[in-house]
Amino acid sequence: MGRRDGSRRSGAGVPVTIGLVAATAGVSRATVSRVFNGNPSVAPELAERVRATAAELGYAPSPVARSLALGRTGVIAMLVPDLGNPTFQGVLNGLTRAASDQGYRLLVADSQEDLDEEAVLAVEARRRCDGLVLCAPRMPTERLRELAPKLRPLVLVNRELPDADVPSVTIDFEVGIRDLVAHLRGLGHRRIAYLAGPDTSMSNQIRVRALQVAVAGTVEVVELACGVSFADGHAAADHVIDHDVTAVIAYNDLVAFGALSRLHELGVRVPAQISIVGFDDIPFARYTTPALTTASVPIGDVGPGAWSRLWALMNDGAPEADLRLRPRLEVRGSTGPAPTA
Amino acid sequence: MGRRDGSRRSGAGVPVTIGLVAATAGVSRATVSRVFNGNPSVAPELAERVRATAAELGYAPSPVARSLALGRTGVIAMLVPDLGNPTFQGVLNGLTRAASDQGYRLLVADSQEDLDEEAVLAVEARRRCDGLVLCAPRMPTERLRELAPKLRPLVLVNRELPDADVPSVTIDFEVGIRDLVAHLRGLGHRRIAYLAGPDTSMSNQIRVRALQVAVAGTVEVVELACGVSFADGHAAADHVIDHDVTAVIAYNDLVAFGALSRLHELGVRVPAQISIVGFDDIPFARYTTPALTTASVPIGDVGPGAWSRLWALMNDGAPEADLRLRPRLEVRGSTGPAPTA
DNA sequence: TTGTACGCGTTATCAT
DNA sequence: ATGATAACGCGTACAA
Repeated sequence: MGRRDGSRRSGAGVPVTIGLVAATAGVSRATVSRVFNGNPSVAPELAERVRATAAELGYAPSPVARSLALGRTGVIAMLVPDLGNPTFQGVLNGLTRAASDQGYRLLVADSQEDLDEEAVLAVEARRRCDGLVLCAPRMPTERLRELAPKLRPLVLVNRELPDADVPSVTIDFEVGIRDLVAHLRGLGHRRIAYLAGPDTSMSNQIRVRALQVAVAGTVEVVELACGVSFADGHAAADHVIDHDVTAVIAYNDLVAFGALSRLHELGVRVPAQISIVGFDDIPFARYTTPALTTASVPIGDVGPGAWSRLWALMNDGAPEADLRLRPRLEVRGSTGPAPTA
Repeated sequence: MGRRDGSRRSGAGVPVTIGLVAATAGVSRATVSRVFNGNPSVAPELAERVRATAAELGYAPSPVARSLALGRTGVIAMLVPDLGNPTFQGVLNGLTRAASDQGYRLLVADSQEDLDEEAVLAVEARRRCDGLVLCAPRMPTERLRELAPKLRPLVLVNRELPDADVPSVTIDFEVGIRDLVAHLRGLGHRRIAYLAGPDTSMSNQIRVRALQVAVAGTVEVVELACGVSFADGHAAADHVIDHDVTAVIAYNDLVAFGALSRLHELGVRVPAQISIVGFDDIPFARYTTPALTTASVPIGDVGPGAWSRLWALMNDGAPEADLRLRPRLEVRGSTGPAPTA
């Protein structure tokens, strides 16, 4: 070893290990170990003495050493493509809390949308922990499929891997889009603009496909390149009015906001002249003027759902069924009857 | 050990350890170790053979075992009081990216505002890692001071610990408030409402104190209980108009939005009748109508600043100076001259 | 009930 | 340049 003397850093005193406690208390290391693991086969008074000297010395078991000895770390990892994306805050929050209920901690890794790095990161993160929650929307399916065995116990977020025995938690975008379209069609809209997210984005592709299925020829859809942010929606609104549509489906709430804001500036009345819907139902979607009709995504359920599946995998080993979270149509003020031309 | 046979879980094959690779390749473990650590004192052809069998067996060094042997984990931890708070997304994002540049991963823990748990969590998180970034706004100073030695290498976020040799990264709320007040005073405002955050919140207390200092008797301040969200601001706006003020300083941008929205509903013109300012400069503060004047907080700099200090501590040991991030006054459309009564 | 001794998977020292 | 071996700190069969 590099530090035969047992010192950690210059200036640090002798390391207070289980051995030191044992020696000081005049017992064996096994006894100390038993005390700290609540093993009842230790004489109460002895246990107390051990606890006392341990406290005196400020001893606490080393998680790293325990991990090695036990073969489990008490940590799970989640790999996300972009920590900057607000969506993940809700997921990580839910995951952290759910896991902490069972005494598990969370390691978070960010692939920064780098596909090559992603696979390496996933494997590395997994090896450091007892399980992995993976969100890798861009990774090719075959790549994921060959990677999966190395990552087990593994739970997927926002994508499924059929016939690979990997549980997943997904959002049912199809249902969300379908309800949105049905709502608009019911209001008489027959020509709708879709403000698209990045076309490299998987969730945009899903929305586009779902849109085609949902309209089923009964409604005309004009797809407009846009983006994911307020600014993108703001800019796209100018193009919207060129296309003679009566309603707009935005990639997400932020985009819908941007469009709403721009239309307001342009003097276009919502929903009298144009109806707008978003997707997500972020906290203040209800407070825009007019309040935003949207597909409310139960993002807070993703983390707990993922944890429950990971937990099952790490124990019984019997994988739970996939969880497909359904957005709920939230009708507010930004949608109304199509204007009669 | 509980698993003398070396198996991890039933169904898993023999574990592929450094020993297996060594045996298979017909060399010693030391050699394999050297190869994987890029030690040049290995014959090129031998190294190649080792690499080959390792690849064949699918071997990768165990991070846990390495951590134990090396005395370092390659992981740092950050403890936050509430992962649900959007502020932390920017911090965690910056921290993760900065740390990953040096090959470090991030463990995130959430104390959920639980003061007792917080201390325990901090110590536990720290022991699992090589360093800790701590954000514990509510922890009593004495408690923190006695805890600090156990947490080193330690960096504090959003609070300082004088004379304790613990570097910190903070936001200079005083400067932000001061600039905001100066701006409003310059526009002729003499009676201002402050929409307060939770009074248990440290950052609210700082704002209140800073406000008192900034106005220095030249401006009258009416403090109104409010909160942190859009909804809180929305509700508080009704009280604002009862107090005959010409300007409003909101606890943060979200609150400012809420107030803005409500005032719009009430037919109060901003900034003609009332000016409003926020704090933070969240992404679409520039897109509200009117765009929000605010104190722009460089939240993205917190993570990197914390990492740089932690990194210094983990190496040279020479602590870097505290980083005090100054918000920048961002004048937009929500503020204007005070109406002449 | 307590102690002895080995193993977890790796790195590093020392000898060859 | 390579190998044998002692650590790292802990948990637990097994013996006592």
